[in-house]
Amino acid sequence: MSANTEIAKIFSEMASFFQMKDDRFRARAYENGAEILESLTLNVKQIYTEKGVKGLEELQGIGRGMAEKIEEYLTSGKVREYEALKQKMPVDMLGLRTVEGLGPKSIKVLYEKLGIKNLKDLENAARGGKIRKLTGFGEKKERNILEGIEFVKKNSGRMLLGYVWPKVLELAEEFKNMKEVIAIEPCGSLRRRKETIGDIDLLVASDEPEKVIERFVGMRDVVKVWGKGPTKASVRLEDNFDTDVRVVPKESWGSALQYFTGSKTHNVKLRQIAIEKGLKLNEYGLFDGKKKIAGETEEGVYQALGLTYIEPELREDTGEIEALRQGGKLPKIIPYGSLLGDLQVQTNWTDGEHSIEEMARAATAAGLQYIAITDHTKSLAMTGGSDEKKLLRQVAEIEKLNREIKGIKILTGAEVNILRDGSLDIGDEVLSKLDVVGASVHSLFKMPRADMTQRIIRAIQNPHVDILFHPTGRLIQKREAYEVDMEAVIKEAVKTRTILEINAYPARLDLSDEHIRLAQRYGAKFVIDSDAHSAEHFKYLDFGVAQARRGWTTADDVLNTLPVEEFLRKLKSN
DNA sequence: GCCGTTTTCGGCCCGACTGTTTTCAGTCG
Repeated sequence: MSANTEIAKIFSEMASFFQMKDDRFRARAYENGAEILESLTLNVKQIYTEKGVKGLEELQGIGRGMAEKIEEYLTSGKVREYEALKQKMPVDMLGLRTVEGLGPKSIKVLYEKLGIKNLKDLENAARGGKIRKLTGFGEKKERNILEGIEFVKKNSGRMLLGYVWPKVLELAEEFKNMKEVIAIEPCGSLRRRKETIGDIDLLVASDEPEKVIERFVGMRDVVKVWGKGPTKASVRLEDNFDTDVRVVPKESWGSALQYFTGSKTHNVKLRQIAIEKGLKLNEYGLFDGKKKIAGETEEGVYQALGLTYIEPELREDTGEIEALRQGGKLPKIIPYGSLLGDLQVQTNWTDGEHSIEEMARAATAAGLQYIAITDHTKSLAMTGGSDEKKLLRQVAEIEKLNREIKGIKILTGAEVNILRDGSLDIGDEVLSKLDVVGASVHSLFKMPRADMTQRIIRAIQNPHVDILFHPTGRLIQKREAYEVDMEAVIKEAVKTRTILEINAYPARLDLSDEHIRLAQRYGAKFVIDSDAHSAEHFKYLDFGVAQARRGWTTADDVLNTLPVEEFLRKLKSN
């Protein structure tokens, strides 16, 4: 676990302790701090080493207090205040809190009255009928706790955006088929296209909310109703998808969409602006006293607050509101569907599922005008990586296919391996014959940071390397990024005119949104690739576009929005 | 604990739903 995650957990637990004491604002500050660390790609350890406590304090939402606790953790491995709290109440706070409906106040009572410390204790007490006897609890609550525990056992946390999305489209379709439904839109982190999703939030406009709710909870794959009211319901679907639906009247569509899209801190700022103007903002509209002055459209809400419309992907409270308030403008971020090419495609020459021709035809069907075939190279033996000879054979094959297949241009290429010292596993004379060369790290992930940084820098200094593929090597929820000084890599990429890849594969999304934004500031150029290993995978491209949008990137910075001839002219090897 | 185009002190977003209560606290988003 990274230091970021470990400290985030400590802060989150501390927040629960503060909530127990009704210290609401301190609790909120710590919860906020935990979220900031959790979603930060930059490493706190790195920030601290380079800039000390001051650097930590520069993070919006982290002040002196939490910065010093981070320092304490990094230098001693402990946070004394946390240890003291924990000693007073040695409970598995985060474990218990994963049970739906159990918050700090309940956990406190359960510990003090029944000595419950963890999920096991909780389950035993509930099964033994002990919880129902506590004041403030009852039979129903006890049953809900048991069901909550079952859910936790089966389900662990967040899901990858790319894997949830098809389910969301399917659900939205079911709602669209209801005659009472005027509009439906996925909200929350889905609409902001975060790389992982906790649950599915759907917003519906309708004049008959109760009917919509009834039909929703009666849907075929609903396995459990967590809660249900006249305008809102919360259920669990098959395959462990927790889904919330909220129904609002059409007049409130815009403000509701705004409200349920979040992020939480973005919304808090908007409400503060409303208050400054003597107004009140909630999901029903923007109000001046009793009079509603905006709410039908999201644009209207932002405008009435003196802002311009902010794309959902930018609503993370990372400066988007301040930029507008200071009279600036937000970039015109790259639209979905604007890619004309895909520069990382694997085939059955190595570990892909389909032939070059099948991939080319699938790409055409996906609306692309060109693809580069970038099979693995020889040092990745398990994939049957190509050596120089095999690559040249593939080049010949592609030339033949280009004569046969119309409507798409197949570029020759390779995904070459960056070896320990930064050299490549294919010689320059063969690389010079390829249209597109991507280089990537597939081995020795645990190298020390300085060595890894030098390794990658040396690789992109090679004049034949056009693109750095999946630059940090992370696999979301599976493998941390390797230790590397991305800022140094980005600077070298700009200097050598090496393109940085935004890999759209759902478990990669590499570069991350934060790194994209960082690279953007240095003037880096990007391509968005699917990393397709099957004809099905071209559909992932839009998740890469989403990531680029979250990184504040315009279409101009993404080179595969260009037609193939222009794209090729931008490559440093041409 | 955090933050600052009226503030270094004094604020800190707002509403729905549940289960336990007889008017509300806790939880969630």
